[in-house]
Amino acid sequence: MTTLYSACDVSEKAPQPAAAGGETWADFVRSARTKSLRLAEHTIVYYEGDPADRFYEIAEGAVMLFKLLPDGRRQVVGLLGPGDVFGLPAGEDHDSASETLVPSVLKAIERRDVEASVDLQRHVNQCLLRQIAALRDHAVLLGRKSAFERVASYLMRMVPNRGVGDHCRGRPDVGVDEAVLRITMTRQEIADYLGLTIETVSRIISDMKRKGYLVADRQDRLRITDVCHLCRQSGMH
Amino acid sequence: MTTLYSACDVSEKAPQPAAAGGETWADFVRSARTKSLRLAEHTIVYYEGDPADRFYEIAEGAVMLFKLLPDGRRQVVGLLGPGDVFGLPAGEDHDSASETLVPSVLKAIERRDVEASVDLQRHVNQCLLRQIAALRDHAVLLGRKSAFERVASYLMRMVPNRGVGDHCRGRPDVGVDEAVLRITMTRQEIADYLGLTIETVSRIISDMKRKGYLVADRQDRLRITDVCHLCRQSGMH
DNA sequence: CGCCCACTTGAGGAGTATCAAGCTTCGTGG
DNA sequence: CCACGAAGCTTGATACTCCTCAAGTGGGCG
Repeated sequence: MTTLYSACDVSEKAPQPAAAGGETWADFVRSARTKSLRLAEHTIVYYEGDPADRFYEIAEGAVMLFKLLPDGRRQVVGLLGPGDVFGLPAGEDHDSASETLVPSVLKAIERRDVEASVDLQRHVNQCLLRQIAALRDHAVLLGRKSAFERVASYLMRMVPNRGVGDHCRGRPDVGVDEAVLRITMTRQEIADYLGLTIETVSRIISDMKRKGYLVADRQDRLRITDVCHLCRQSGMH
Repeated sequence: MTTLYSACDVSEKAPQPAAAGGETWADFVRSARTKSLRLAEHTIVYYEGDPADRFYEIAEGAVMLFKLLPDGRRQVVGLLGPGDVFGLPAGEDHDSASETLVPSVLKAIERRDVEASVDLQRHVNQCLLRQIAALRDHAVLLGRKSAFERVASYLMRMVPNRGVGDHCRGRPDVGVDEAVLRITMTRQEIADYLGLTIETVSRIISDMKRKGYLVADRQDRLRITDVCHLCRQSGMH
């Protein structure tokens, strides 16, 4: 486990007045009121229970949110990418821990800077709604899908340029429907995301290879030979 | 299945001007810009995929949110009570269905009425953050807890006057720690909430009775003989 | 080159699901 | 008032998925 803000690089700028009416989110995030953090991969941003004085937007990279049970069982409760916002608990303290999956750039944001503006609030609101939708989908996965369906769903989620649920639609008669994806998460992280064990994830991926659904071009590169076919086995269609 | 707005009773009031600055949520919800809906139990408020022109606050009662897989598997993704807000999807259409668990009174709210005011937005924001916290807890339950722990967690959640995670704390040396709770959900609903089958839920409740953790005073009334003890078996402590 | 870590594979078993009866409870109507 | 039926709940027997424990295997890096 890496510690808080190791390998971090805070860019300091001159302070500026508070939000003007109608300021866009993009302007706000680029303004001096947000600090940039450059973090190495597998860096903990905060732990569950830490006081939440500020929150974050991902500028580049990817972040994972997770919770631990007292006996050490872990559940990953969110996978976030550029544009996503995290670190806003309902109460005073963080309700989950967060860790970078790859080298990432985060924007640290003061809560009160956002609370003053309708436009900024609305943007945060929209981010929260997307996360709620993702969490509900994930509840279906964890509560009702088989191990095979979970892994298939996970792989679908990793396919670039496809929103969740967008697979197999909007791509009129492409003969060969291949996709190459880079797996940045370890087997343990995937397992903790899918509510499975590392062995089960490994076995199912091997099984998919044996069946010809997947080809491992390199260590961390998987090629899905028929995206549509795999998607149909994810339990969603 | 009851249909949309069966047994509903819309109270009409005179229209009123849009939100003034600094209007509180309580004022807003009581104002003429929200319509009251009185719904019987087990009434569907909306289905997944329905257009989301307005959202709701629960004034009285309880509502369950759920999603269905194409083959009929169901997962309950939210249990809501008075003060909770629902029916706000990230996109245009509802990402889950909603159904009353008991006779309920809902306030129907136009999205644009809230979007104009910082104070109202902030209130909705806070509601969303609470739901995100609940969804994350639920992901841990679904992904990492045993069937016994899930049922124990569920029963803890139903104990009146105790926030989630509040059990066993803040009640200094109460000798007998009993709690009586009314179970308004059917076994099927509980099972779909916990990601189990109806038989497993039934077996575990029977098991808890056999062990003396529970006593069924009446059909829909369960008495937990030792809340602390059961809580310790929910996987959270 | 060899160690270490992450991943893979195998054997066996625990925990839930499934299928199939029974059992309560409650509402209905004779 | 009680017989009847239906729906929801409980229980049992069995199957199967996934976990646990244990032993390999392979790639990256000093």
